[in-house]
Amino acid sequence: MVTIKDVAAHAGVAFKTVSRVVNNDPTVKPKNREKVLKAIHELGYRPNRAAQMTRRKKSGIIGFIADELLRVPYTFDLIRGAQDLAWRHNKELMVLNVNVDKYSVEGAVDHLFEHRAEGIIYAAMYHREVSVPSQLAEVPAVLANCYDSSGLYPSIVPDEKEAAREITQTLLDKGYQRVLFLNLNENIIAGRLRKAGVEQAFAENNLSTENVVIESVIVRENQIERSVARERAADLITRFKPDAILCGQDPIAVEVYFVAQALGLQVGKDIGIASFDDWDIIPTLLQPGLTTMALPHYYMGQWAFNYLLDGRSDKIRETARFSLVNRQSF
Amino acid sequence: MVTIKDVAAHAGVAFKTVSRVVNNDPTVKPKNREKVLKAIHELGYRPNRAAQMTRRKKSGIIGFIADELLRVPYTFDLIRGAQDLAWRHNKELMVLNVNVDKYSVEGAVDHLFEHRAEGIIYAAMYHREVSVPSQLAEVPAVLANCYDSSGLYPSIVPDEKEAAREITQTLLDKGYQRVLFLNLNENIIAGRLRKAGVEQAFAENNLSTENVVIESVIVRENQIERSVARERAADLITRFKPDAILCGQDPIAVEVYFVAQALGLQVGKDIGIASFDDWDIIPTLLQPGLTTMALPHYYMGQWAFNYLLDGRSDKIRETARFSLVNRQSF
DNA sequence: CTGAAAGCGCTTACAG
DNA sequence: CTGAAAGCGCTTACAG
Repeated sequence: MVTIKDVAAHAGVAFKTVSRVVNNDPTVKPKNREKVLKAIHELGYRPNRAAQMTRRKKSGIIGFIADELLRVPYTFDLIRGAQDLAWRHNKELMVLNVNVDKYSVEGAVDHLFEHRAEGIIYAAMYHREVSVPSQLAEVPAVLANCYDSSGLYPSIVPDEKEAAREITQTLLDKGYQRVLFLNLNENIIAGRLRKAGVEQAFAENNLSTENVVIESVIVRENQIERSVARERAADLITRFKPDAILCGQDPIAVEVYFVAQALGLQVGKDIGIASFDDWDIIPTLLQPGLTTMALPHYYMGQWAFNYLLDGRSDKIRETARFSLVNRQSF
Repeated sequence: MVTIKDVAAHAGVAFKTVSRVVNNDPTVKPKNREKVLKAIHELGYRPNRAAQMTRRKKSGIIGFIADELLRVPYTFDLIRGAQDLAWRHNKELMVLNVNVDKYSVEGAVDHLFEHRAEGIIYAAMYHREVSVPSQLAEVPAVLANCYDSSGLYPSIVPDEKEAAREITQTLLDKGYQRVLFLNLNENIIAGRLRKAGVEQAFAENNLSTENVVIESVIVRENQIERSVARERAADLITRFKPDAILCGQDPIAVEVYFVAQALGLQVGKDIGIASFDDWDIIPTLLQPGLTTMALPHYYMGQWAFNYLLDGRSDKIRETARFSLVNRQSF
């Protein structure tokens, strides 16, 4: 490989001058800069990052531990948010996909330490409480889409309650009056908070709770999650006669569309449907397109990266707003 | 940070002995090894990878250029396949997500060169021909899910034709006789090859081509792809009266399920449905579950990594077999 | 504005 | 089996 010394010999200057040019030191005489640039081009020289890192004692690496992140498609936006900023700031985002069976979180942290990562983002697949290895505290660290109970780490999570309040308020503003909320399991954080948000909206509008039915349709049997949305939706639509259905996630909405069609109900006309996530292509695959609250994954990835970039150390617990993606389902 | 010298002082040996222990050199006396290991543990020493790379003149880095890879969820398996092997072989997989608008492929290659990547995997989002920057040839490189026309690079792509032949043969074996194939656009490779595979199966079974209708339902208007599956499916089912429908991708199958329900046809009973991709949760979201040909992305990622690991240099063009995922849709 | 020396944290090559 | 020296490709700190 071509080194700084090869370039120097080719250009007829000291190798330190080459280093100056590579690092944009303005004190180099234009004439010499020209010569060096020409030599760099002719020899195809590229600075050796490992050597730079060694001497500078700075890695420029931010670690990203993805805790089973990639089973759900849109969660990848967490990485994208961080990676786009990393590129912009000339940092390296080292992504480690952690999977309980294959390599532990401790292993990933160790790995990042060997690379002298300047900060670590730990991200979870779904909004939940996590316990992270204590060694993580040796380096600036931030949690995305999760938080730890100890309060030792700053974190950012989606504002579930506000999202549920907002989408419900939007339904009410459009004149819908009887809402069926087919919720996620209430054992998970999103399920609990979204329920609270829906209830808040009804309370704020002085509407009786007789006008809303909230039911979990994701059940857990033998460690496996299963949706009972179809059975429950058909039954509840007939009995409760909602004019709008809010779904805990877009895949539930797919099931509800089938049920609606089977019952002869036209979505967006006979019944309004709304949802959460903006899950991959699902919302546009449905007809009419599904209006849904998009998870702020890209923003959370950016926020986490910026937290580290800014050298912050406050243990803030931040929330990120969903955004309403309007289509035609209500 | 703790260095090799700190450990040596703490353990009372020469720093070279610490280096030997870290690198599992068997010639170290057990007594000394013990002492060093103890010191490493007590001081929390971790070898500095950048320094190792500098001195060894080996980076241990394999680059992975993901060409807009992540817009389709299952394509992530390409990365997973490579990354799992990288971890196992103690290599670093440096993933660069290339997006035409943001940073060019050339930029990504340059970046990888600065890190002295020992090999590069270039992967495309969908099976297609690509033209890669010529500088890529400076380092061992392999193409995954794509190939270049020049023949300069080894490549692996899904065996589209064989997959189409296999799923069609499976339909015929189960007694289905009239097949409607709602294909992808024939401008893309998968569309062309799958059509050929379906036709091959019919020919091999000495069946008249009157028993199969093949039609593209993904149309391109003003640079935007749009599915016309619903309109076409309803029409073709009525006119052609197929007993099975093969869909060019799982999202098309979702549309077909809606059409079937609207026509009062029960999937798996009145009409068989089959598909390609195994796209995220879509096949299990449908009722009954969708039998589909899963793309071999994980395998292709592994194959590409192994190609580089083995130090091969033959310009092979490899194909990878889909796998049939049996559910209950036919 | 430029260069020769020293040093980053390691491994290589060699001597004992 | 162990260690002192040299060197990887750079940047830092300093002298001119």
